[in-house]
Order: sequence, then structure tokens, then C-alpha cells
Amino acid sequence: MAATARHDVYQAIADPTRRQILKQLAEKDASIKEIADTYSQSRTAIVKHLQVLQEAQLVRDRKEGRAKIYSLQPAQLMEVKEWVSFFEQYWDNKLGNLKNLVEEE
Amino acid sequence: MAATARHDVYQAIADPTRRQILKQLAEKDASIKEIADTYSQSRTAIVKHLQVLQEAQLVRDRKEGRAKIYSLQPAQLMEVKEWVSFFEQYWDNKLGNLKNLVEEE
DNA sequence: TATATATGAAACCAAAAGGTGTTATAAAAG
DNA sequence: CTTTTATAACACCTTTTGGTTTCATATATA
Repeated sequence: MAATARHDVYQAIADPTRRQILKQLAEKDASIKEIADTYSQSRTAIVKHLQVLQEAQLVRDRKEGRAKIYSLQPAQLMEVKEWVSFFEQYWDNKLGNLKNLVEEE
Repeated sequence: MAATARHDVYQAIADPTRRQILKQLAEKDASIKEIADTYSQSRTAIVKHLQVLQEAQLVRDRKEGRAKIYSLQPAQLMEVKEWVSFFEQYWDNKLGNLKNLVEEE
């Protein structure tokens, strides 16, 4: 979770807490406090998760007074979508083959 | 990479080597040796990656003589596809807003 | 049978991940 | 001005990751 290392989108979504944070931000922008209050983990831990998400460009932040507000920036998820899409032909074929098999009987 | 821990599909695809292995297996089933020869890493390292992929049910293996042949089992990737799909509405909205903005000018 | 080949398994390691708690600082409120 | 609130910055800890090397075993093949 080191902030120095470069995290890509795949690493960012590997953690369930981070996936939950993304869902939360999809509904509504939120401050660090608001996000941290949602989880049993410490605020520090949440901040680190947010840093990982930001390195992966899945969120961005803005300052509002003393609060830091995070918002969702989902564009990078397209990379994941496209990567997964490549494999669709294989599971589609699987289903297709199964369908043929069933129809032959 | 411990074989004891339970890895889910998100963790499995977080590593670039594992993603590459999946692409390789999509083209053609392969033995441990065949897979390991593709990478600069040691065979042992590749075996561990394969174990992670297997825990996530993204590959399965069969024995053929002294060789262990791995093949792709992509169904679990549907979970990822669906998770990502949820966020499509947000990046679509972004594009929609951008489109409106352009049309107003 | 002797040898080469493919895998299994163990011990070990450095670094990163994921988390904690403490202390400091900036901004808003009383 | 004092107090509260929200965040920042450290230092620290444990477990997991991703990798290594070494040795053993099972299976083909000359």
C-alpha cells in the first residue's frame, strides 16, 4: 500500500474495501471523514486506500475549506472492461458448445 | 502468493504475469514447462502464479503422462465484467455531458 | 537399465500490502 | 482567543507477494 509505488487499475480494484469506496463515490462525492466513517478501519487506512485509487486515476480530490472531497473518475475502468471483453469469446464459445450438445440429444 | 490463502478473481488478475498467462492459455492449453519457457521468471514462480489462478478458478489442470496441462476456464471473469458494468453509467454520463456541452457551443 | 525430462516440494528472502497509533497543523466555530 | 474538527505526516508492525535456489520424485526415452 506504499504511496511511492505505482498502482495500476487492476491492483487498485483487487482490494474489496477499495471496490466498496468506488461504489460509495459513485453515489455521491465524499470527504475523507465521511468515507472513513463508513468502515471499521482507521481513517489512516482509508487514506492509504484513497491514495492507491488516486494513483490508478480512479478518483480525484478537491479541497473545500478544511475538507478534502473525493469524487469518482471511472474512465480507467474501461481498460479493465476491454481486457475482460477479450475473453468473452471463450466463455461464449463454451456456452455455444454446450447449447449444441444439448440440441443434439 | 501463498497457496493457503484464498485468492479471488480480482486478486488473480492484479498481476501482469498472471494476466499474460491467461491470454496464453486462451490461445492454447499448455504445460507448466511451456508456460514457464515464455517468461524470464523461474518455473517455480510460474507454478505459484498458476496456483493463484486455480484458486480463483480461472484455470484448471489435467495430467498427461509426466506433464501437467493447464487450460483456461474464463467463467469467473464474468464477475469482473459485471462489477465494471455498474460503473459504465457514470462514464457514459460523463461522455453525455461532454457531448451536450459541445453541442451547446 | 541408465539418462534425460517434467513436475513437486521445501526453505528461504526482500519488499510491498494492509493495517495500527501518535503527533502536528490548518481551518472553522464558539 | 480557545476549542473543535478534518486532514497530514510519521513511525511502526505483521502478513502476504513475488521471487529465488536446492533437492526429490515420477515418467519417458535411448
